[in-house]
Amino acid sequence: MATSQRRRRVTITDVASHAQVSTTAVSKVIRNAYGVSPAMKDRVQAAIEELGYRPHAAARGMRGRTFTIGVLLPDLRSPFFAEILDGLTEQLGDTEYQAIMIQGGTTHKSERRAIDALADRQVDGILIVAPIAAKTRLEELARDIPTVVLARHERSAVYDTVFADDDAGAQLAVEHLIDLGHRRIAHIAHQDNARARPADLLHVIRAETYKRVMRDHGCGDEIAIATTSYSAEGGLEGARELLSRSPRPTAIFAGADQAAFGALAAVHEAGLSVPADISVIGYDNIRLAALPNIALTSIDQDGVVMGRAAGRLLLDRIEGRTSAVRFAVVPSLVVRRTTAPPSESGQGPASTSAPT
Amino acid sequence: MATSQRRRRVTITDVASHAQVSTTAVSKVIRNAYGVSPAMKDRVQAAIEELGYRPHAAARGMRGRTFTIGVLLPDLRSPFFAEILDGLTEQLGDTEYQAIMIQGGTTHKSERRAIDALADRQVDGILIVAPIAAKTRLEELARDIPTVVLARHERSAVYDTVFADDDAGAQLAVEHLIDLGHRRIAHIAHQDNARARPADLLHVIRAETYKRVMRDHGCGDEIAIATTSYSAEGGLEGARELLSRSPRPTAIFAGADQAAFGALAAVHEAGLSVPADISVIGYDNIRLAALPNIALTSIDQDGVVMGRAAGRLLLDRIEGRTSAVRFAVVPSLVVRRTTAPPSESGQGPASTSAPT
DNA sequence: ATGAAAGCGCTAACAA
DNA sequence: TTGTTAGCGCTTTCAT
Repeated sequence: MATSQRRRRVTITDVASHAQVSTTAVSKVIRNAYGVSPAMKDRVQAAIEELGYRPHAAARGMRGRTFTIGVLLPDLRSPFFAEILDGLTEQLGDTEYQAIMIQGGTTHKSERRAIDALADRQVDGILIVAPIAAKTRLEELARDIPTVVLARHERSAVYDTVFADDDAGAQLAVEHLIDLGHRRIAHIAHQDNARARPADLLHVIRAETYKRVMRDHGCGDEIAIATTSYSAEGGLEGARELLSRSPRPTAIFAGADQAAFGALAAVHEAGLSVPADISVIGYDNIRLAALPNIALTSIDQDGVVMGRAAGRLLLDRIEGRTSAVRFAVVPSLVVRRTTAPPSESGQGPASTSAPT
Repeated sequence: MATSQRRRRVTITDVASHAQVSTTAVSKVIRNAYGVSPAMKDRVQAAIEELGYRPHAAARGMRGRTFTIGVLLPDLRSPFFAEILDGLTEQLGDTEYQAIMIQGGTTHKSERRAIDALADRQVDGILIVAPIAAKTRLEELARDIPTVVLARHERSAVYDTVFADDDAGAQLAVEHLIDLGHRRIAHIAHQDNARARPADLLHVIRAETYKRVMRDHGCGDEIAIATTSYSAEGGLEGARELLSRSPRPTAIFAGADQAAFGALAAVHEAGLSVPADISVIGYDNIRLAALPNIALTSIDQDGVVMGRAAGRLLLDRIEGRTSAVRFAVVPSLVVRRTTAPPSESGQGPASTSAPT
């Protein structure tokens, strides 16, 4: 029975009449455009203050900008995305721009719906993270709206890409294991239903690099891949499968830390121990990996830097840049306690160095 | 040097002229409003299809709805939020509404900025998750925009609340430990800078309930709280502190699973083992808790159901409901392997039942 | 430096 | 049933 008469928002007209000036004047002040006397500026600002006026984004959008950056995330479950967003937010910091996020999901339909939703809302720029859409679709989008694609490697003439060098990262991971003396190194890969070119997708690159490095070191025959997903469940399932093979691997390179956690669980479940029986290395270096009881060896890639770069590029594009740029971040290896030389029983070369 | 002439979006006028009808007709069709002949409807739909027309949300917003639900999340790091969003998305499913998210952060300033950003963008409804703002501010907001507050317990006349019964959940947790024979049960609590009434905040309720249940069972003297944060780092730090006390607790009730992971790490670090030396129970039952090597005992609360309910309530409010409703979900205990009777050395009553 | 007026794409009275 | 018209709140020429 509440009679909550919804209040009308304060508009530019209210401010104008309150300050006894034209709406044009107010508009100029809020955009701090050229051609307003200090006196007028003061009056208007006082009125804005007094009335608590805030420009209506939709109305602004009809003529020009909405001051909104749309961020398309596949999901909210990867801690890595949180870092990207932190970087972006930092970069947008004191500009008028605001980031809004939307969940793209894992199907073409849902991702498309999300992209459309962003376009319908006239965002000034789009940061699209690890999309599964085909490049042609993204280019179509990018022709209409300034776009930055994060976590894919392709080269496009109409949008920018920000990514970590997954080839280098995966190489770091596999060679770390090889240096420790492992040869039977297995990999947990991610399955998706992307329409993008495989070589542009980070998980494909990680898997391909794994194979290449294995071959480069003469371990081509030991290649073993379980393709599940970059999630705890995926890692669990994938590692179970890998551990059931005979001979079983002495090390597992999981394409993502989440999957590595699942792998750790599978090893435990099999009654084996890490790193004595099996070494495990992840990718992403998420916070939980650093906990002393987990101490997961991982590949670090600076998500904050990537988010910041994406924000900068988006802003530049909005300001008018049309040439495309590619921004790559270099990953690094963080050695913790889930990797060690293989045990004597393994078929790798016997190693005498003890785990620290 | 690319001359990417940004294409003009297809508008309702384009569709109208293409279909040789008025814009009103088109408008009616897209809203499937009353008063269009099947013939006209077909023609218009064909034109829409052909031109790939999509209504411009900002323009719609100027007259009425934007078909946008704004979701304010404190951050993206809690897996629990992902569930809420899943529920919401499911509920919004085949409506025209789209959820957009915005990060509120942990300061009043950032949260306020985020709320304003949503209001500026004329969202039709707001789902605000675990805000720190004072009730009066939220009510002010709710008077302008249909609002549902999730994860706070207050009773408001102008907005709806969706929450889990944290009192019941915390009681479940503490009594589980007491039933196992523990008496020196410590708690890891969360510190924030909220302006809300303490009794409305879930972490305060969990802490208060912990104290109450301890007293109810004659363990009032054993109350020990470390107030850090509901994060892995917070749990680590909090548990370190608790474990350094003498006599040390035989069990730790962490207010959130993330903190419980940190606690697990601290126990490990101290050279103790779970659950032999220390039992640990979390809260939220996030996915990682179920991994066999973690097997964290926790309190489950159905985030998906909460998100779904929030969506339903928001839709109802948008349709005109003005009376307020409170929706509470009942949590349940999920016993795994991080809790067991205290060891003999403890000061609790000796227990003969062995951990399973 | 200031303001009048047109118009962005849409919806909602109202007329026909 | 259909179309005409008047805005929604803002920005942007273009006069003054």
